[in-house]
Amino acid sequence: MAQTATTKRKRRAAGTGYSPEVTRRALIDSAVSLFGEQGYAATSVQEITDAAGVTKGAFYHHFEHKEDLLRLIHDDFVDYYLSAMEDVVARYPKPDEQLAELIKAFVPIVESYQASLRVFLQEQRYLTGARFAAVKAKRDRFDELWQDVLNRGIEQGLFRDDLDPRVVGLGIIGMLSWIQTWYRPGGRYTAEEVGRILGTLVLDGLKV
Amino acid sequence: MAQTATTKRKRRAAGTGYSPEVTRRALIDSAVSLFGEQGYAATSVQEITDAAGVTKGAFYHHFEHKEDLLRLIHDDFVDYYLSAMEDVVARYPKPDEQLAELIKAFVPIVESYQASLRVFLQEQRYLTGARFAAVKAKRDRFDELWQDVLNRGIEQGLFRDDLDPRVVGLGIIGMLSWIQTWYRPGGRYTAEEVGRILGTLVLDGLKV
Amino acid sequence: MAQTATTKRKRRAAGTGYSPEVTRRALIDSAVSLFGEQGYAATSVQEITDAAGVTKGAFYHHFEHKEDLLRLIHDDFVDYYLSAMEDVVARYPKPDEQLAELIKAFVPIVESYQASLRVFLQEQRYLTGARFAAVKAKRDRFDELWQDVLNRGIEQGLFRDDLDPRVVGLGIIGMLSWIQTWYRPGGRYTAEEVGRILGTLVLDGLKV
Amino acid sequence: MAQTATTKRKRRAAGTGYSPEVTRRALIDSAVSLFGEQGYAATSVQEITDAAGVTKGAFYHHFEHKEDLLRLIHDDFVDYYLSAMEDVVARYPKPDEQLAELIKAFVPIVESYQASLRVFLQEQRYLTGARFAAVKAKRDRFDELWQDVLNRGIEQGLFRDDLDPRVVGLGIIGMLSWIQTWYRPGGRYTAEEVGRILGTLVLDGLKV
DNA sequence: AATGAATGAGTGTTCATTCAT
DNA sequence: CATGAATGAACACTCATTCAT
Repeated sequence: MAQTATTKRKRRAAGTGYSPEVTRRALIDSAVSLFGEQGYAATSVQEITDAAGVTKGAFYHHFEHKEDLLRLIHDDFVDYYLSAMEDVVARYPKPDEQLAELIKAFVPIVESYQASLRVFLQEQRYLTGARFAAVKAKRDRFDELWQDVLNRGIEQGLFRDDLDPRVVGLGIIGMLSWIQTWYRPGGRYTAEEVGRILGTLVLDGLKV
Repeated sequence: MAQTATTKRKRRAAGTGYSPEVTRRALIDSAVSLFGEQGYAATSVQEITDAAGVTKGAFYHHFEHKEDLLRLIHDDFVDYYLSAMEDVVARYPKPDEQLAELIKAFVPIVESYQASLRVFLQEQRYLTGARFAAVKAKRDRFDELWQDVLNRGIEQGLFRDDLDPRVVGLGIIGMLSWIQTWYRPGGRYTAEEVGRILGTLVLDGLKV
Repeated sequence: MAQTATTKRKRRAAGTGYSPEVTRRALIDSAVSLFGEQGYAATSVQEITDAAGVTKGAFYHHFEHKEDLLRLIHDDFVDYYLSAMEDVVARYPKPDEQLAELIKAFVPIVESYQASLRVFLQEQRYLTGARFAAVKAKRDRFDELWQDVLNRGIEQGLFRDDLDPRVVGLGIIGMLSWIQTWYRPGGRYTAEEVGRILGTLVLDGLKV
Repeated sequence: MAQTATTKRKRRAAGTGYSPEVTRRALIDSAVSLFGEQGYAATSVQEITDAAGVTKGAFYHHFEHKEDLLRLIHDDFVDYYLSAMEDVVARYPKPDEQLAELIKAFVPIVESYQASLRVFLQEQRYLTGARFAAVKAKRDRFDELWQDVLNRGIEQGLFRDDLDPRVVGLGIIGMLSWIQTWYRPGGRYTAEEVGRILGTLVLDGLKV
């Protein structure tokens, strides 16, 4: 999970021997930001390689299909995000704290991995067949994680039980996913503020 | 706003004389469902005309550019949805009722206009230049509408004032927008149920 | 079956409106001679359209796949050749005459349809799936026709019966197919001469 | 002339130190069968190296160009076949016996070197420039050999003199070359049977 | 109003070949 | 001797759009 090269035209000075890892990373980084900006379907392999300062041949040396790149970006992000969530859950024992912290922890992710997140949220549809299946499983674990927290909160009497936790979970995920459409780093709100507001709204809404 | 032609292959039997309006509608309907399923960038004009049972020439008789169709779909939907919201606001005097009813009213829209809504939410990015500007204005009015309701609620002492209404409004919009990614008509939950759960969550979260 | 345009570069003067049939024919003719000269796999669609004085887009307006062209050429030739053979068989009542005339009739075909014949004989392998199956059936009828003549000759006591007619038939077909590798119109031998020599060889070899 | 590796995927287990000769042979063998199956133009260097269990770099260590491999296969086969023919001619003193034995000797070659023979017969066209010239000379000697036998037979009054030996020779070569298109080892006919039938046909057709 | 032929730029992908290691 | 990264040109095919009819 890295996504730094937002604009990195024309690397590779004459005679320089870069390592394959560098090429690979440059391709992935370029793809992340282009897919994020323009969408997967509207981004050509040519654009990706131009942005990475590499030829199309190099692309197909590293990846078999354009779709493989998409899958990789998805996978990387979901792995990163899942482990970040699991860390939060592990750090706090009580479901209400977990819920509040999970929400708070999300906003900085929007900030740091904006492009990856957009790809993850909006370009999933272009994964086909086996590539889709592979990613689907991980996305499902992601949904479950939220519901587990909500379920435990209900069991422990911390959250009201008249609101189906599945629907509530999907509501929270939607609220958070939407953030990347409007949040601008350095804009009117800080990440903490957004986290506090949405966290309070949900926590108080769930109070018994 | 019409979106009936979910599956309408091969109309126009030999010798039938359809009116231009019918051709136009068929093209729009086909585009709505194809853009909804596959996305704007991944849908070709050919696919649209095939689905409408019409030739490519006919398409360019009715529309100058593929993007015009997208704009039209956006515009139609946003007009429809804005007026639906305004109806709700007009019908209920109190902000808390308005908020609850706006949320409730949304889910049936997801149900009936799934494809249009997806296009509206996900394909906006492909509108460029003047076409984007034209649509942007209407989308902004849409956001304002939510915030007006929230602001009035705070002024009238119905909603707490420690949660910025702009952020809360965007949170609600996100929650609702996300519904189309998981809601299946005839599935586990009815539209009313989803409306009640999310409405309650938000209303109680906002309570003073 | 037409194959006249051996070299026809740059048709289509400015402002001229050619009919689609002309474009189609130009493409087919160009393909026949290029496939004949260089082989199917070594000929690009670009080369075909260049030779036909047409853009690549025009090619794909008329044909869905490069392979479709190959199939069409095969089909056209086999139809033409089968009917030419059947004419010969119909015109002569006796199997020995039929055999002699079938052999004689072949050499002028080599002369007139050299490229088509080469494609037919050497490029069949590039037909895949359904396209192969469609052509295979006709090629089989072609083999049968020879064997029918030989079988009838044996039954009528005109040909010896100690040489399996299937093997003999394939021997004759091989002899004839090979002609296009060495025969040059206007060269050392006339078509009649070649027909007489090979016909005599076979007829006398089959005599009881 | 060796052509054993009909199916030899993934040799070279980890840690094994093969000799360069083995690599070279593996490449040639893979090329023979792939060229035979798919044709030269439709076979990529990648496919050859994959089948040989070797990297592309290794290929270009042993051969300068893909075409060199084709030339080598041609050369190997023609050398092998010429010497086989010369052996037969040396072993039998009389032209009629020579002719019969040359035909008989051909069928087992079809059987054992099917792929090589196909490459030799069908892929010659892809040899260009100097590589073509080098091979052409040997192919011509091959044709001459047949004609020498026929000429001597006519001189000795064993074969009729009203059938041009050049044309007859090419007829025989065609008959034999065609065998590989239909002969299947273990099929309806044995190699001896085919040799006998075609030999008898020709010999009796040439009888004075 | 609508067709169907055509364009020309662009798509994702594969190719034979080179070369630093 | 062999690898694996990289190139650059070419591949079959698709695209949005134009236009004569």
